Amino acid sequence: MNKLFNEQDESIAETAKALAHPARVKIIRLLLSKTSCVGGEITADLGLAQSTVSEHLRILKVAGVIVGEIEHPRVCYTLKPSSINTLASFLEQINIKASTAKTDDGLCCPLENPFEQKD
Amino acid sequence: MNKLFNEQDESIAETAKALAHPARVKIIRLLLSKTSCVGGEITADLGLAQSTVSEHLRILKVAGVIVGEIEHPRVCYTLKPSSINTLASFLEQINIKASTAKTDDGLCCPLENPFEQKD
DNA sequence: TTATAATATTGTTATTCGACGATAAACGAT
DNA sequence: ATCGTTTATCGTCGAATAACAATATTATAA
Repeated sequence: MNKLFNEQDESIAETAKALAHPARVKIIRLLLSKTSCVGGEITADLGLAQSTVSEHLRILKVAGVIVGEIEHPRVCYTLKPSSINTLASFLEQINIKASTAKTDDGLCCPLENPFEQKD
Repeated sequence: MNKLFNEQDESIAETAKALAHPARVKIIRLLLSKTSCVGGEITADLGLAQSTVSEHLRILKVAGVIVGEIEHPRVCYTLKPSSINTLASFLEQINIKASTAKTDDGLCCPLENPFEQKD
């Protein structure tokens, strides 16, 4: 059977998934704010059980968003910014589209609808 | 009880979640590639059941990523680029960090680790 | 070698997600 | 009023996610 989605779409979705939890966003913000990298401070800052935080860290590691370096008995986590490049340029394309295309060039809907959408 | 996460982190996570499935990424790419907005072509292009696609479209709508305008009997979908602004600038911050901070300024781990990480 | 940190893993539970077929809803045209 | 076309909703199922406590792991220090 044919694969439904291409590599790039899968990759973008995977990175997005890694960011798709407020705890993980908070972890990243923490790593952004510190000049030094944090170990178990992350657990303290999050207000979640240690095992839960460890799992969030694992997810971020698997996605390549962070890297962990062992400094026994701690682990020192660092951002790996290149991991988000594909997702970032995908979002960039959306913004380019926003600035380029206005409602006059064949779009059938206004790009920024001033009215509430009925759902 | 105290809220665990702040508004912005929740918002970023929500937007990321909307993008966290290859089918939804593909839908967005489709809307990027078309000058005219598509109706049910999306369903045809995805290779998923109509009800499944409809659900993905609903998720994107709820997240504000797309807008649907009824043109009976179709619905015309359009990107709403402003919806991704918060997520985009979050990613931007990560990149800024990447270009600013090198390994010399107090980081305990190299930003781009040339070695495979043992897991 | 034994204790002692910090982090990882395991087992469990409740919830959410993703997919589908079947059916409903909407409305313009006949 | 009925039909035809397109999209939305419902019900169901299995799989994945998120949380926690309890336990295991690991390597340095004593």
